[in-house]
Amino acid sequence: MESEASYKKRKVISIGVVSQLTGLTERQIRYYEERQLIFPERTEKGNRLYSFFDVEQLIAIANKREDGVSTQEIKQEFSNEHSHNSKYRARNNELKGQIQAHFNKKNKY
Amino acid sequence: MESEASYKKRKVISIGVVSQLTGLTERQIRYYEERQLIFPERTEKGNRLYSFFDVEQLIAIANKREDGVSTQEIKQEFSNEHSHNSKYRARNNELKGQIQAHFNKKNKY
DNA sequence: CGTGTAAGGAATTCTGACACG
DNA sequence: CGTGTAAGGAATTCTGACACG
Repeated sequence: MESEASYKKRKVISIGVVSQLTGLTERQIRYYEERQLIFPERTEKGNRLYSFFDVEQLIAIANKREDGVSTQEIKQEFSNEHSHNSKYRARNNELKGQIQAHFNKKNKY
Repeated sequence: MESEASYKKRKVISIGVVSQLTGLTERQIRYYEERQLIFPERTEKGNRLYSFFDVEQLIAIANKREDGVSTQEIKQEFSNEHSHNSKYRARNNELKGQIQAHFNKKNKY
């Protein structure tokens, strides 16, 4: 319950591989960093390094972007997830799910 | 019991980072591949990609090399570990531990 | 706002080879 | 055998900017 986390959170993946893994362009990945959705580390020479966790976050971001969610909204959703009050979190997620499902229906058909 | 393995075995780390993680030079890492101790994948353009598992193997290799074990011997130890008969494996490991401890004593003092 | 692209430069990685021992 | 190094080239990554909308 610790060793797995160390693999998941360790920042070791360069942007080219992350691009492959997520299907996002490097431009998009850098932009999401600029918007503070993702926080890579840097090598001594300045190259970005990401974790598997970051890759999963980016995939989640890509899915939300496809659903028309703005980076600003995504950022707020992420900060809500970080509030460690499970009651509020559950309530928020349920509500957001309904709102977003409704929104998607309106826009996809 | 599956998700962790996927992080551990996924080949996503480039040689520069592996060098940092293991303390080995890129030259050494490439040489251990030549000696068939490690098996990175390649990107489309030919860059090597390693997993966390590979990194751990390399650290184990580095430790054995420090103890004077040759790449040839290390390779054989690894293939023994792959024999999935736990009785033989345990016996072999015990024996090798004794032999190697004895060997190290003779050589370090 | 979100993403593409061309620009120029710096750092990364690759291979094959010579060196030493 | 195991590792260092210089060599030349190709691919990677970085930043800042212009473009479109």
